[in-house]
Amino acid sequence: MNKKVITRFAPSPTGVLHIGSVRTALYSWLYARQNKGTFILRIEDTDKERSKKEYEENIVEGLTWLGLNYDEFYRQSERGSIYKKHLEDLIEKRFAYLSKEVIAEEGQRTEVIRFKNPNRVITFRDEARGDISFDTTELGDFVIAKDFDTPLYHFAVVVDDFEMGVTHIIRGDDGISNTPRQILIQEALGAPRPVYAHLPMILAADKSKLSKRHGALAVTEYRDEGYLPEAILNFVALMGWNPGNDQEIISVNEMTKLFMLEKLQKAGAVFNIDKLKWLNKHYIKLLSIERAGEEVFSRLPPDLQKSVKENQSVFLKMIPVIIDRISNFGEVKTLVDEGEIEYFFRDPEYNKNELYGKEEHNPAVTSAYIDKLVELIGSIDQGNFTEETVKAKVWDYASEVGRGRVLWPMRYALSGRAKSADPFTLAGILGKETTIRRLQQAIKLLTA
RNA sequence: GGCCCUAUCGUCUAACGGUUAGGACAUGAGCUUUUCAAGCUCAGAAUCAGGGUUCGAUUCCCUGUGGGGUCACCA
Repeated sequence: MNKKVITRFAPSPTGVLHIGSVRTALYSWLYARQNKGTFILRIEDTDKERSKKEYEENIVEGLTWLGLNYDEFYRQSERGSIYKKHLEDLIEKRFAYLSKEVIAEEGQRTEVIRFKNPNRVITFRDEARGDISFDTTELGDFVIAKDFDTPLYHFAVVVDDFEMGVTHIIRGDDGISNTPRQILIQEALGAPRPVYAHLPMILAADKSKLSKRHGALAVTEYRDEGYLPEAILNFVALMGWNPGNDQEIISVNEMTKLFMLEKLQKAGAVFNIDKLKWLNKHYIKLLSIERAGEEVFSRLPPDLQKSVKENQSVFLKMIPVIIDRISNFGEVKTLVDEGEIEYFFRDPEYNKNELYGKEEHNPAVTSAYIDKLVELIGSIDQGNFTEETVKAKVWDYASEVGRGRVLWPMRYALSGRAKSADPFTLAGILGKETTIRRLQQAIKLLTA
């Protein structure tokens, strides 16, 4: 009973690796890793027309990026002789036969290989749902191969799971109704019955099956949009499974320890992008400044990349401000478009009316405030110029005169924007020289 | 349509007959050192319907309804 656990993820390369497949792969992977077993990636490309090399590459790329490493790799298209052998064997033993066909549609073959259906009721246990029974009579003598070199899905799957020693089949619940016929083939082959666990579907917002039209992106697209693998994995893990408590943030290591087939959800789950974003933000905050900086940098237009290279220290200091404003790195582009990054590197153009703040509207008064700020801030040592020291210098004065009257002009003078980070943070990022220069520019505008 | 699976806040879910039905995302309100963001606090929000079984049903059974899947010489 201590048989080594072997699981597999068996996608057909007729589409990209999307969120739903990722979850199936993750659960199979977790179960194998948890039991020190083997995880197999098997490309089911028996349909030569629809299978595409680029999809296979996308699947491998996605799994690799997520860190779902596999121990063995197979392509069904390379296993023809194995299927052929079993096909011949089945016919020999009268479990299958060559069938002369009546041509009903064009393109049909005159002869195919059919499975001799014993017409039994098949009952199997699903680890997530309990016992499920089917009467296979309605299946008839189904086709298992077009010819000896062209096996069909159901047959190839069963042969492969048998040959590869797969012990646990974890797959989408669209596989439930396929299971009885596969069990029939299995029994004819003399193969042991693996443990089955069927996962509920992942649905689009309107509860329809997640499809390309309904926002089912490839994981590689999520990667390109600036999502982190740990966020994707955390997110999909919790759609259809939970660790048995209120934990929302869960690492792959923890999942590996806690994963249980018995705790699988039975009903479909709607894909909730907001929660993914929330998780991704959480994981972004955990990144080092350097690492986050690389992600941000790669999404900057060339002119800003140039500015960053010329002023690396401003860039690193501004990263936390950026992180507060995004939930994935792709949103850096929006920040750029809205001008929320440029002002860190280039002195802004001011709108004189915006400079006053809400309560004041007198150029002489506001410029006097800023004069005072220049004096206070100017007295800070260059080497001691930080967000905290600027705040310490300015705070009492601002409180005395009215924070809105002083802090708004200060912030606007530094950013040139109605919305931005707070003035102390800005000063700390920009440094003494730039801070003073911008304040003086604002005074110049007011007194002109 | 036949067969199979399924049903707790808007969404993801917890509660293996006894809870004020819990948490998270989202939403709303408030707080915080001006604005924006972030953060913190609080609030509203659910057991599909009808029958049983039981002292007691979200939980077990039946029926209905909704949703999904599957019925290929696709996978």
